[in-house]
Amino acid sequence: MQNTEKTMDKLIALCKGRGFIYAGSEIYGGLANTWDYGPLGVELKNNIKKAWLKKFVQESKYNVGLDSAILMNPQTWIASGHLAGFSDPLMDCKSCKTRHRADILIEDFDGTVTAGWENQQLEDYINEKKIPCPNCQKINFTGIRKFNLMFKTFQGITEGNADEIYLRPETAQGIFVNFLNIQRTSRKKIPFGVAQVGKSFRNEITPGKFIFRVREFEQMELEFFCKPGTDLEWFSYWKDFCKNWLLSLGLKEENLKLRDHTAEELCFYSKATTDFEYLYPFGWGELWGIADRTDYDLKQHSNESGKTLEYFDPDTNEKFIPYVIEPSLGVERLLLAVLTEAYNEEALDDGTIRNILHFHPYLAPFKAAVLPLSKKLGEPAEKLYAELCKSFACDYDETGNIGKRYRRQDEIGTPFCVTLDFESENDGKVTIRERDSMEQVRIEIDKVRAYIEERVGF
RNA sequence: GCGGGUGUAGUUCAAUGGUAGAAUGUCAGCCUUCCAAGCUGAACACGUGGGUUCGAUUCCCAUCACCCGCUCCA
Repeated sequence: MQNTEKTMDKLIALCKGRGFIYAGSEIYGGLANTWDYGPLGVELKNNIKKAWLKKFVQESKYNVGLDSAILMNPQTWIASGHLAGFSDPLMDCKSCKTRHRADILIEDFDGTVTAGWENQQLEDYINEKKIPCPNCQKINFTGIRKFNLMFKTFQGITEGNADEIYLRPETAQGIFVNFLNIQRTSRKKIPFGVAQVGKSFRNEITPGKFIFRVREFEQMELEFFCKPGTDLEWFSYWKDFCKNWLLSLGLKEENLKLRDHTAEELCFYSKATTDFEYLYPFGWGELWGIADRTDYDLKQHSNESGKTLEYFDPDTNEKFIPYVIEPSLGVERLLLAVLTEAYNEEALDDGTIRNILHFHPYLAPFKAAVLPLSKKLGEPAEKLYAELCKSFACDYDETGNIGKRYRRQDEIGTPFCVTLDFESENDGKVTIRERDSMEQVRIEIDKVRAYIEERVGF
């Protein structure tokens, strides 16, 4: 398929039209960059999360799960650096309409380090030194506006500073603050990891591109604790592990790119970071970030809380603060990648175009659809449908002609269509038609469930 | 947040300062027994709020949303 802006529009239209994803709060005129997952979207999303948890927890000898609170003690964010580090002082050039960070303007101008400066101080300095806009060389800035990327809210019924709390901007910190609890209760020895799926919130300055960048999003994060010195080894271990998993989901290698961060790009806590980028319809975009967070977070929380977050190695009788490898993946971004990868247009003989979603069967919203050839066959068909539903998500459709119903299921990515015909009553068999190969097999009605389960399994 | 563009059924596209049309999709019925067939019928739209006007979907203003660019992205 072609990855173009147009493809994006068509994908959004399909998502809306078939009940995957709707614009948020639509009847009130919408709310920017919020999206609601419809009947099929929620199935797809849940299947993606299920697949991740299966691979990263259930089948892993290293990892365990966690579901920590979205609301955390504000000291968490002081320790993690989110409160201090992520409120950028931004100024707009009124002449050429570009935006700049005040501290970087000064640093680039005369090398002055402005760490710890107040906004007013930054602004005064820029005015005093007549620092020009790097883009148009004019001196015509707006005042500083501060953007804190954390959502603020209040705990309790009064809105005072004392009750101010934040929605978490990443799930990772919930894992770090529980490090000792998990280590003790799971009796895991290092190396081990803690995996979590959950919502995070960031007041991004520029959200957009459908569900690619949103302010409320879901992360699938693994914090993998290892002995200092072994971190780079584990870093490449998880890099391969993650890549293989993506390929097994059906993402094509040519649409994936691994990109190592340069020294300037690295954020303050990270020693090494590799981004998995995916070729979305709008171009390459970050899908998965794998970072070597060193012992930064545990150390910070040790200092801030006064609780020692050390690991005692019973084999060597050593105490150390573990290093952390963090593969962090956005659910929505993976969902968009899966949709992009699955989306296909097929030209029919009459010149019209139809859409097919070639989902991996494990991810498909419906695993099968039961389609009686005629409404007169409704009774046995519904019986089969009720039976299959007990094992996996299933659709039932008896309206219109059979071809139309096949096409409809293709468009929502259902891998198997089960058709009852007038012979079924006599021979006890039904026809299973497979979406991608278009192959048909005729098998006994009581073997349908096992047949499909075997092919969906992952 | 700034600049530019766009807003008419679910979708694609018309027309109009005076009752908004079609195709497709959806739903119901008939027919049809394996890949969007046919017939009949039905439901569904001028993003929102003001202003000008006898009358606004159309003109003006604001707002909201979307798209592109800039800035940013733990």
